[in-house]
Amino acid sequence: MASASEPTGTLATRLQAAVQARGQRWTEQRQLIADVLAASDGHATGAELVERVRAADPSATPSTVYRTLDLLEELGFATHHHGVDGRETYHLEEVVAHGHVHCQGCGAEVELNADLAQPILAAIERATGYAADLDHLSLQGRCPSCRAAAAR
Amino acid sequence: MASASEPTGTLATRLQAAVQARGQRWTEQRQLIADVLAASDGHATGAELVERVRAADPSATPSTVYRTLDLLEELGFATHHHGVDGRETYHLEEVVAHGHVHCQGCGAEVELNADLAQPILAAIERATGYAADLDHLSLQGRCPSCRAAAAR
DNA sequence: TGGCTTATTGCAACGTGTTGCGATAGACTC
DNA sequence: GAGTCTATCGCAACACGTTGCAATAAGCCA
Repeated sequence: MASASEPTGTLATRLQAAVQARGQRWTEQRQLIADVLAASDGHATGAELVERVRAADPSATPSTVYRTLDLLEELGFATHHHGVDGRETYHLEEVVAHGHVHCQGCGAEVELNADLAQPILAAIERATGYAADLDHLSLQGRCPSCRAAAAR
Repeated sequence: MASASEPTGTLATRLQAAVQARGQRWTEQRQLIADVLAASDGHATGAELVERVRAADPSATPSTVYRTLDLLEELGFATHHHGVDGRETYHLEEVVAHGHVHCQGCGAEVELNADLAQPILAAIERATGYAADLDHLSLQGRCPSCRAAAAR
């Protein structure tokens, strides 16, 4: 992944440099989309991002937003995964890599940071030989309280 | 997880019994959809199933197919999960519960049976307290050969 | 058999995301 | 500064899946 090791400015600045280094262009729309993504610092679905971008610039179209998100992903500045309902959820790579665990009973969702996930990833590697990607680790199951309720 | 322990007939027969036991109705469309799902004995996306059902009965509509699939799922005869691209993939519960691991490098996909997955599920439970659902275990990462290629 | 209740269906519209294409405009060369 | 190349944009159409509603028909009871 790109050398995000020495942040020499804001996200938008670094992103602009990365885009231009590839011979691609930095436009107002891309700036806006990067700003919106940075402002929604947790997770945001594609539709939410489209809506926010259009609120700031009604001339922006969904295709532009999705294509820019793809570009951010290619450059290693963002990732996306599919949530429980199949909707896309994007977040900035700045946010440390993490996975999700969703409860099928009550809908609760907890985040899995690298420390918590480490033994899980190790178990996956032992079982399959695959090096699993924490950012795409999206588990479903039953949370402790739903399990307790079901046991009764 | 209905008691699939004593199959007293074909899938469609058992399904019909289960549907009628709930005071619901057994129709030709449901029979057809069950047959199609049984015939596509691996995995099939929603769109594929719709297409096959319509090939057999052009008067069937997507909404009917999806609603019937939801019903099968409610009754425990089928499950679905979201694949890498967010598409829905359905399969019969008859197939033993299993997860998937998808390689981001070469696209290879391996199945995780209960034995292989057991230590992974145990690690998830230790880390989070959640009892993860094997049927919804859909991992992404890098397969051993792609990792070796990347290391070079 | 006839009538009633209501589950199921088909249709149409919508939401989310993707793709192709022509028009636009930014960047580069001379 | 003029001309050229091409990345990007907006539009329109499409694919997949979901939902609301009115019409239909299955199942039940008398």
